[in-house]
Parts: sequence; structure tokens; C-alpha cells
Amino acid sequence: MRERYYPDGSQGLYVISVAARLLDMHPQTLRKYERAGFIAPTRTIGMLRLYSSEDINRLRLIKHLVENVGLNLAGIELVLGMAQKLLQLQESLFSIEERDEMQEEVNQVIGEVLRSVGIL
Amino acid sequence: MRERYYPDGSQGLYVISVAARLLDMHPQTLRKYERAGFIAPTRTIGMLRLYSSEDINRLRLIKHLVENVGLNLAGIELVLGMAQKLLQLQESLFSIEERDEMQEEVNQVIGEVLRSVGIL
DNA sequence: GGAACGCTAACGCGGCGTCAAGGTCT
DNA sequence: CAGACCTTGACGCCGCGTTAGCGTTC
Repeated sequence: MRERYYPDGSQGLYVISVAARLLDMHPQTLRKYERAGFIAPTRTIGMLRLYSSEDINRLRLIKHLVENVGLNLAGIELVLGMAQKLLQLQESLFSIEERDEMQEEVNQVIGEVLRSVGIL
Repeated sequence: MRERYYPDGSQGLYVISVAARLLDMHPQTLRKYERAGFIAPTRTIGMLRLYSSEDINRLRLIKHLVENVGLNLAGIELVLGMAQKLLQLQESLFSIEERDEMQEEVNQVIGEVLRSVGIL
């Protein structure tokens, strides 16, 4: 079977059937995850979903969290949120000069994360 | 109805029926959570579970995560693990003098946490 | 010996992935 | 106009809280 070529020829943008095949997931599942707010693929003027490589990677992570870690959707949402905060923290550390300032920043973010799950 | 007094009269130790009433949870649920490894109440020589105040607090957190956050048991396990690491990190920061050392420590732990969920 | 504990197995509700139906875009 | 997309609703499996039954401890 020959490869399909899509009109615009753009790289790294997939319609839902292609994305689903790449990820070995059901198209309906991808739509559900969008409704849940986990991804937001761009749309064509005709409302066709276009998944970027970043969308694909994010979906691959979600799939892993569901299949291997065993999280439900609430867990996915929580993990994605915590991960974002921790990654931001990690980045911001490089631009901090003072030791005390750094400790303050770390405590701030960790406090946020722990409060977000009801600890502290 | 009068209060029951238990033989040893010790404070802050509750048998499962009392613990369940305090938490407004089903005794069987507490037993399930123990099997899941979330808590480990001490036992009497007759194998009766004795819940400490710490056990109660931990169970109260778990109840919150289930009822309000909507996590399943896999999510509980993950959150408890991440929280422990972050709390340890927060403590250890107070005993660190050097800025670079601190950054190293923070990155180390954050890296662990993120890898534990498949990110990084 | 009655009440509360222990354990294992079975029931039932709800979350979530999949299927179905009908309409629109390419 | 055939095929792939859209959306909404229904079905079915399974995780998990609860109930049930029976033996043991207090």
C-alpha cells in the first residue's frame, strides 16, 4: 500500500485517523481526551483535528500513564499539572543567583504542588 | 449510648470500628487500603488493627484524594510517593549551605519525580 | 455467649473505552 | 458520491466500595 499524501504537504501534522494509528489508540479516545482538556489539536476550517508532534508526544505520555501506571483521568490531569509546575521550577532555577532566593522559590512551588493535592 | 472504654486505655489508638466512625468510612475500605499498602496500622497480639493519629490523618488525606480529587488507587499511590519525595526535599534544603549544591539537589529530586511518571 | 474483630468471596454502581447513528466536509 | 471526518448517545467491561458469610478474639 502506498503512502497517502495530504494536500498541504505540511510535516508533523496528522488527522485523527493517522494520529490514532501512530499511537495505537482509538480515535474516539483521542476525542474524549480533548474534551477532558488534555490536548487541544488545531483545527482546519472544516473542523478537522490536526495533531502536531507535540500533541502526539503528550498523548503517548497519557497512554503510558493509563496503561502502565494505571491512572484514571483525574490522575492524568493532576500529574500533567504537577509536571508542568516542576518543569517550570527546574527551568527558573538556572536564572536565580542568590541562594536564599532559590530556596524561597523552591519552597513556594513545592508548597503549591502539595496544597494542590490537599497536603499542607 | 455511653462511650466504650478499651482495655489498655491508651490515647490516640483506635480499633477499626472507631477509626471508621471518626473518618466516616467503611471498615472494609480501611482494610482494602491496608492491603493496597497505603497504611500499616499496628496489631495487637490478637491481630486487631490499631490506628494511630498519623494513620487517621493519612486516611483522611486519602479520602480527600478519592472523593474530591477523584483519584483511583493507582493515583493515590503515586501522589503519596511524590509527596514524600517533595517533603523530604523541602526539609533537606534547610541543611544545605552552597547555592550550587542546592540546585543540584533540587534537580536530582525533580528528575526522580518526573521519571517516576514517565516524563524525562 | 454476644459483640466486634479477622478473612475471603460475591454483588452493584460508576468511570471510561468502544460502538452506533446521523450529518457535514473533501 | 464514496470515504473520512464531525457530534451525541448508548453499550459493556472493570475497578472499587459495599455487603455477606463464617471462623476467631474479647
